[in-house]
Amino acid sequence: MKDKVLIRMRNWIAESGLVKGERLPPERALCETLGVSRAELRKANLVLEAEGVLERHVGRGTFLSKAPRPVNGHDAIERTISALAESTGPVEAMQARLALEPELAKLTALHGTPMQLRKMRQLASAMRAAPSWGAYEVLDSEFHEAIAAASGNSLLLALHKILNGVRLTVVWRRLNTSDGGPEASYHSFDEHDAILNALEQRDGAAAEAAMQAHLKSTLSMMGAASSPL
Amino acid sequence: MKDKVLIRMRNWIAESGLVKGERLPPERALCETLGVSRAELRKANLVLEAEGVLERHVGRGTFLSKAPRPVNGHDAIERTISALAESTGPVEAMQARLALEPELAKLTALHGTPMQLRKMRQLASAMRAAPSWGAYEVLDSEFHEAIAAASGNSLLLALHKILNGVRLTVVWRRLNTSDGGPEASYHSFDEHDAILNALEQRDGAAAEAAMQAHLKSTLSMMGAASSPL
DNA sequence: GGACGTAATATGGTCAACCAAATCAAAAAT
DNA sequence: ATTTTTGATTTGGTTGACCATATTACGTCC
Repeated sequence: MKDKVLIRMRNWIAESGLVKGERLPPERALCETLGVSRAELRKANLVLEAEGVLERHVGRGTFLSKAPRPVNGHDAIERTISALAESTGPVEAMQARLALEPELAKLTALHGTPMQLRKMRQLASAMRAAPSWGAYEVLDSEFHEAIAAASGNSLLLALHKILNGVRLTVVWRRLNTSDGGPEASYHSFDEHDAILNALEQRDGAAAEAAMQAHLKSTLSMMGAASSPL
Repeated sequence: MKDKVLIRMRNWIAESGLVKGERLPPERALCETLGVSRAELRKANLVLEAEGVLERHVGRGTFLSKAPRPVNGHDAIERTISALAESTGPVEAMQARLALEPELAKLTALHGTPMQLRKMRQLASAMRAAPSWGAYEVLDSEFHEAIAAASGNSLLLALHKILNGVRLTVVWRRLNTSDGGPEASYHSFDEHDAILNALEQRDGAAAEAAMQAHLKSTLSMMGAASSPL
């Protein structure tokens, strides 16, 4: 893809240890290092030059012109969430959760610490007493994120944060947060408990199945058809 | 000098009266209007595209962007990749793939179009002939992204792009790209074929299993212990 | 040994030819 | 008469060859 080289060039710069004013390797060398054609590298560098990141001089070389902007991971993730929420509907978000969260639950059954499991229990309890749907959704979001956090994989946690953020954004759009919260018989309560029971039993398959059942139940409550198998 | 074409292109756009989403004249016509070479015009348009001002599509033309959001999202994803790659090791990236990519393969068996499957076949073939590990990794990345793209869920595709971007970044750190490429007996080749066979048979469970086997195989090649079940 | 001039080499820049994707028009099939 | 297929054309994308600028190496002179 055409943006791939640009991404890789950004990363190369970030990891190069070069300081402002220092000279990059020649294009002909760097394009081999990156495994791209020189023309593709030049395109990426053209964009970076336009952004003020690089300065390029014929016969002299390419130089880092300014300190690269520090990459703030939290900001980047927030922006990513905002952008994705613009092109994601509630059902699609739900289906994406169905792909990822059972896998997370499976890993959490293996990797979750007692402290992390206790926190999930507290969140599940708090959800039963949620005074509004708004409060419920926040707690639910935290519950699911706590599961992801206990998966033992920071990259999966980050991916889940994005997924969770998109989902929460999409949900907030149509939620009347001043409504009274869920009834005591709300289906998710028992489903959360089933997930937690499996996690506490360290039963990965049961945790995965419980999470699947929970998300499918929620998906069907949304009036969405099940996947046409 | 080199910024003159960019400035002239900006002015041309401002004075064109074109509305968001409208199509610009073809490059070959517009470069004559501006009195510059097509290559020079293309450089200017590359920068404007990176800024989100223009959208360029092969065979269709160049358009004034409807909204800057897509590039904002793209930029945010790039930054997210950069940030996450700083805190992710190769094994962790691999394990995250193991959580997500079999699920994607399962969905792709259901949703993938014949054209998308053909593209994967082409990529798998190209990988067998990769002249270097660097080229192989790029093709492999594209292969796995093609699978994610065929899953039918744009949010999962975005998550996979992040995962794939992190993975590629992490891999590049330790890859000697000038090495000769993989041998004909490299294990991933047959594993890719097994995945594709399952996808073409529309067998979701087989696709999921084949992807799991492929990723586990790669993970074990990395010298990592399997998950301690 | 140092200064100067020239040639060779290195580095980024440009371009015409060709490639890849999409659209349109004409021919063939139903 | 309508639909589908095929070929031609249009449009943006890529690449190797060559160009323009800067640096380095070498030879000559003092």
